[in-house]
Amino acid sequence: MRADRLVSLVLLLRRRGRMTANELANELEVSARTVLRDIEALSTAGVPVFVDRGRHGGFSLLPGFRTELTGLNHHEALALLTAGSGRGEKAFGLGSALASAMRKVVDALPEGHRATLDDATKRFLIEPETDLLSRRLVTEQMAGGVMDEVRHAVLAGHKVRFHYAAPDRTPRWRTVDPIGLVTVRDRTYLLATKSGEDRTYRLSRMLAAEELSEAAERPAQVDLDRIWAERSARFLADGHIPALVRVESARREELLNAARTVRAEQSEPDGWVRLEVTFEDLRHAVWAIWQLDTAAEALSPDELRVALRERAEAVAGRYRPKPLTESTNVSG
DNA sequence: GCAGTATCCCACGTCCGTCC
DNA sequence: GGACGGACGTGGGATACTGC
Repeated sequence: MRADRLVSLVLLLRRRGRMTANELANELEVSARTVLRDIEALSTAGVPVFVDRGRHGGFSLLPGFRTELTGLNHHEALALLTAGSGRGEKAFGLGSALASAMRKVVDALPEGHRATLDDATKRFLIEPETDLLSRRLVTEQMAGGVMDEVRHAVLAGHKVRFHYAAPDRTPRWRTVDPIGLVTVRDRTYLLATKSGEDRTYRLSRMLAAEELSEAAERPAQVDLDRIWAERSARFLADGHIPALVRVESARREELLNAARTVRAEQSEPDGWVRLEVTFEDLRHAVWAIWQLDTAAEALSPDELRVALRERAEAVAGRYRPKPLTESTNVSG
């Protein structure tokens, strides 16, 4: 507790310059006497705290004194800050602790980098609440250098050009205005605009990429979380068929591999798993569940259950025992 | 001289390790 | 497990210092 307060005390003095013991006591929620003891401890430890007595007096640090709390370089600090900019801020009940830690990281950075970091962290989003594609953990391979080029373009606010292989299409070059990067379950997406229209690209589908020197068109205020949520909603509403499926836990992965998206998952006491998924279309959904035989059951929609039943009846009809005839009744 | 500030001294509460 | 003592953190009051 005390060590944490000492760090906070130094940061307060750094940020505000001169402060009286009472002001520090109010900020740190301790008595002025405790603040004075802390000041003494800092002085003993070699922190250059100076006191000006009398009216308009107070404590201050030696001008130019910096806290070497982390030794982080710019990229390391950016990684920490972007990690904290996502859901981590709300997770585990550590929101205030994380915010405090992030302030310390920012404070420990060189002056020149500090000013750009706040803007930079708004260009990255990690594990947003809205999961666009799935809850599947799929580690994707990425062409060498693609991530570095795209990330740098996003940070610098430059246009980026890349060779993109969309599904079922011939790869071609595209030039876009980056907005930000989003990572979801080991997949990374580039949110961008192209000729003013919203575009989302998966980095694993980029065969090559290069940052251009031309400045990108980017709104001054960007809420990456909101943009991601909107685009996700549009994607999910784009003609896919949602389904509620029960599957044996041992066959879960097979269903996940066949589904287009997974929106919810819940374990059941009997060892089965209830999944809320989407498929490309009804035909695809029937095929995916049919592969799992009796290890899966479609609970909804009704049209999917009807389609599966009709298919089962058709197969059963095909294999219904044939009446015995002379030709089939062969005996020795 | 007065107001605002830091400094000194003392007492209290809590925590933790040791001993029986 | 309980008693004891030391270390540590904290707060209050008196006092000294400084600038207006």
